[in-house]
Amino acid sequence: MGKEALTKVYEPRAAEAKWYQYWLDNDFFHAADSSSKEPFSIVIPPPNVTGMLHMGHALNNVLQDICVRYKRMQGYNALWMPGMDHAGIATQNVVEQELAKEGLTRHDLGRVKFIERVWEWKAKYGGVIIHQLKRLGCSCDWSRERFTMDEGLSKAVREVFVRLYNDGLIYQGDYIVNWCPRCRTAISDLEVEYHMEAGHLWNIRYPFVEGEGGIVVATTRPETMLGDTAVAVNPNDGRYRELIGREVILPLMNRRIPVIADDYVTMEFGSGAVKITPASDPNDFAMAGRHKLEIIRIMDDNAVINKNGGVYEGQDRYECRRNVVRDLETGGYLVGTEPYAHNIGQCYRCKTDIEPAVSRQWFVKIAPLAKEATAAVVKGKTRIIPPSWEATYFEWMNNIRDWCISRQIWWGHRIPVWNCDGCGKVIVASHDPDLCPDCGGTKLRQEEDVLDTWFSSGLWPFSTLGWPERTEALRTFYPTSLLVTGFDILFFWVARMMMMGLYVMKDVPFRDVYLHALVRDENGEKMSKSKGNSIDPLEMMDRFGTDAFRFTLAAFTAQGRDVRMSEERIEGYKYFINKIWNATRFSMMNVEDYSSDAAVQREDESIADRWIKARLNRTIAEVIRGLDEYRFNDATAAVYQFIWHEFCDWYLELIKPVLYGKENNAARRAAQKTLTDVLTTSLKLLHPFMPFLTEEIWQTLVADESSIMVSPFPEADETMSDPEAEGEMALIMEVITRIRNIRGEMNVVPSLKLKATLAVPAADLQTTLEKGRVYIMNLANLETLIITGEMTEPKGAATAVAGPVHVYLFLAGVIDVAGEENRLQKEIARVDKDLILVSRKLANPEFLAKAAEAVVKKEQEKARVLREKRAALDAALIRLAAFSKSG
RNA sequence: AGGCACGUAGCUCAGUGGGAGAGCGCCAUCCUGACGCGGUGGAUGUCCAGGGUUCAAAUCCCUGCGUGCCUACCA
Repeated sequence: MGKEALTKVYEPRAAEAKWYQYWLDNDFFHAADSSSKEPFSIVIPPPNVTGMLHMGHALNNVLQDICVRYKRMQGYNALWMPGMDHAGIATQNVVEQELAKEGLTRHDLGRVKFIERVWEWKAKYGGVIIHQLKRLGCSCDWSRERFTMDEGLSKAVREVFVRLYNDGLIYQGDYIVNWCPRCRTAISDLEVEYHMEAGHLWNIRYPFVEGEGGIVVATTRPETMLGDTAVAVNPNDGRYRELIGREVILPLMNRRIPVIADDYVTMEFGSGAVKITPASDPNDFAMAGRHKLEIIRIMDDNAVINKNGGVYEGQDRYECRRNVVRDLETGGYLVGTEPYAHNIGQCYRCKTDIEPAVSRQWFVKIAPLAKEATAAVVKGKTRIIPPSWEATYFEWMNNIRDWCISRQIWWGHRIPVWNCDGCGKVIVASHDPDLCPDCGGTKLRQEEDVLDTWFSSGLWPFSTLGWPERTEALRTFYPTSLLVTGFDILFFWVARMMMMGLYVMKDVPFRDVYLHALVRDENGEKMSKSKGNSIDPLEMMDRFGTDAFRFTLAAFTAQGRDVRMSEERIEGYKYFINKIWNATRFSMMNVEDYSSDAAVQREDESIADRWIKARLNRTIAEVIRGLDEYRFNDATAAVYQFIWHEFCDWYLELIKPVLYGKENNAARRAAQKTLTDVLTTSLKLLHPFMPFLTEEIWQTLVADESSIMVSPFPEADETMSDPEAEGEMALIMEVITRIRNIRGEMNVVPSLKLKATLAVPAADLQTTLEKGRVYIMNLANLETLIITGEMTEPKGAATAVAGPVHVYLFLAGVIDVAGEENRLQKEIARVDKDLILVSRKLANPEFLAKAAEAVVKKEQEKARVLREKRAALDAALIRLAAFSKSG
C-alpha cells in the first residue's frame, strides 16, 4: 500500500507496451516441458504467413488468451503454442505478384531460386500478424513458435505421408479435380466456393448419323461440347428408349458419338437428354467410367482450348463460348436460348471460375480415417462446443470424398515420391534417396507437386510439439486441452486434425473444440475488404485501448451466435475501464493509512462489508462457471454487473461515511480491508479479459506477487457466502431506493434533507434497519430517521412500501397532494397487475394440486406480500384524502 | 434441393418450463470531496403469427411467414 497515486486517466498505449514487455522479460508465457503442475494446452490456429490481423483473428485469439490466462492463474502448466502457416497458394501468389513487377515469372527463376525468393519474402514481410497478436496481449509461448515449413514440421509431413502411403491410404490417379486456371493447380473440393450467377441454358440439336432429325441437349457451358463423347438419356424415358445405341453427329466437330442410357439423367430437366463431357464435368467423368467413354481434354492448364478443340484452338474458354454459340446458330443447331441462374464454382483464393479437369493427382483415401474421427466424437473423447455442430461434423464425415492433396505449385512440402529413370521404380521415403533400392540407379526424379497446405496444418497439434521425435513436450501436452476456432474451418482443419491425430498418435488431438461465430458488421454482414465494411482491430485498439476491445469481443460471444461488432459498444467498455480506474483511485485515496498487517476482527465488519464479500463470492462462481463452460458473455456480464453496479454504485457509497469519519477506527480498518480485498480480487477476475489494465493497477496497488498474471485465480468459497447479510442489505437497499424514488417522482431537490419514518412490524427487521441507519440517512439524504415498531400512519407524508416496511417521507412544506395521489395510484396499478396474475394462479385447484410444493409456496408468499402492499398503499391514499380536506 | 440456426424494449442482444432482462439510446434531474467516460430517478415490450402439449409456455412440439448460414449441386 501507499504507492504513488494513479494518473487521472488510464493511458492504454503506454501500459500495453510496458507490461507486455515486462511479461516477456519475465518469461511468464513460457510453459515447461515437464512440470508438477497439471498441463493445459492450446495450439493456435496458425494464421497465414501472409496474413494481417482482422476481426476474425482478433476474436479467435482473444478467446484463446482468455482461456489460457485463466488456466495459468488457476495453477496449470499452461501452454499456448503459437505459429504460422506457410499458406502455399496465397504466399506463392504474393511472391509471383512481386516478381511480375520486375517483369518475371517464377519459371524465369526456376524452382530453387523461386523458393529462395519466397523465404526472403517471408523474412522481410512475413509474420506481421505475430506482432499484431502481441498487441492484442496474446500470452503465447513465443519461444516455441513454429512454422509449417520448418525443418521439424517438414519432417513430420514426410513421415506421415510415407506411413499413409505404406498403409495404402494414399494413392495417385487420373481423376477429375477442381482446377484453378489462374493458380494453375488442383484444389480440393473444400476450396471451391459456389455462388449463383445469371447465365443461359442453350438448347442444341445433335443430328442423327442415320436418318432424319436429331436429339436436343441443354447446357450452360456450350464450349465444352468440343469434348463431348456421348449423349445420355434415362433408360426409363419412353421418349428416347428407341434411340439408345444410335449415334449422333457432334456439331462443329463432326464426330460420331453414341446415345447411352444412364440413371443419372433426370427426365424432367430440359429435354431429358444430356451431353456428356467427361473431361470437364465430375458427373460426366463418373459416367465415362461406367460406360467406358473416351475422355477428351479440350483445354490446357490455363483454360485455353487446345488442339483437341479444332478451329477453336488458342481461344480462352469464354471467347470460345461466344464463338461456339455463334457457329451453332449459323449452322442451325441452336434450337433455343433461355435465361438460367445456376451455381458457379470459384477458387476461394483468387475467385477465378473453377474448371473441372482430368489430371493425375495424389489423393488420401479418407473413409477409414473419417470413421475413427467420427467415433471419437461419438464416444465423447472430443467434445464439440456448442454441441449443435456435432451434427454438421458427422454429416460431413459420413459423406466425405477422397481428399486431393497434390498442388501444382512450388511453395510447400514437395511430395516425397521419386521415380527411378532406370527401372521405373516408385520410391516413397521420408529421407531423400541417393539410389534406387531395386536397380541401384542414381537417376531419380522427385515428384514435382507439393502437398495441400492443410495436409501440414492437419498435423499441427503434434508436429508443433516435436513429433516424430518423442519429446517431453509431446508427452506432456498431447492431447491438447482445447482448440478454439471459427466454425468456418470445421472441415478444412478441425476434421483433418482429428483424422491425422487419431491416425498418427492413436489419440484425439484435443479434448474440447470450442467453435466460435464469425464477426460481422453492425448489419450482420460478413466483413470483407471488398465490401468496405471491415473494422480494423488495430484501429479499435488505438482508439479505445486493447482491453476495451478484448472485453467487447468476449462480451459479444454468445454461443452459436454471430458476433456483431460496433464501435459504440467498444466505446461503452472503454467507459467501464474508466470506471474501474477511478474506483481504484478512490480506493487508494482512502486506504493510504491502512496496512494489510492491521488486525481486523470479524465483528468489526459492517453489514456492507459482509454483503459485498458475499456478492463477490457469487460473482467469482459465475465467472468461473462462465469460463469453464465457454460462456464468455456470461462471465463478462457477471463481472461488469458486480464491479459497476454493486461495488461502485453501492458499496463505495455505503462506506464513504465510515472512510471519511475517523471516529471508529476498527470499523474503518475493516472497510479499508474489505475495499482492498474486493478490489484486488475483482482485478484478478478481470485479468483474463483485461490483462493490461489489471496489471497496471496491480503493480501500483498490490504487487505482492511479481505479476497479476501469475497470481492465483479467485475461488468461490463457501465460508464467504453470507445469505443473512445479503438479505439484510436487500431490505436496506430497497428502503433507500423507495425513498429516492419518491424524491425523484415528487421532484424534491436532491440537496434538501428530509425526515423519514420507517414503520417496521418485526423486531428483527428493526434491528436490521438500525444497522443500516447510517446508510439510509446518507444515501437517501435524510435529516432525521425514526425507526419504530408502531405501525403509525402519519399524515401529510408520502408513502411507500419496501417489503414489510412502511416508508413515510415527510416532504418539506406542504405535500403535493395531486402529485402524491398520482404516484400512489400508479404504484397501486402496478401491484394490482401482479396481484391479479398471482391470484388467478392460486385460485386454480389444478395448480395447487399439480405444481411443485415450493412453487405454490412461493406464489402464496408473493400474494401475501402484494396484498399487504396493496393495503398499505390504499391506506396511504385514504389518509391523503383526509389530509387534503383537513389541510 | 436438403440441413441448421435465428425472429424478445428504439438499436444490439442475453434468457430456454413457474417473477420479461442487460448494454446503448431516450426523458427528468443533480456541478454530492473516484469517475459527466459520472450519480439518482423514470418511460418503453401482442417475447414474429397461428395451433398444440402442460396446472403453468418467450421457453417444449407442429405449421406458416421472415432472415441468415452451411452442405450438395441436375446438364
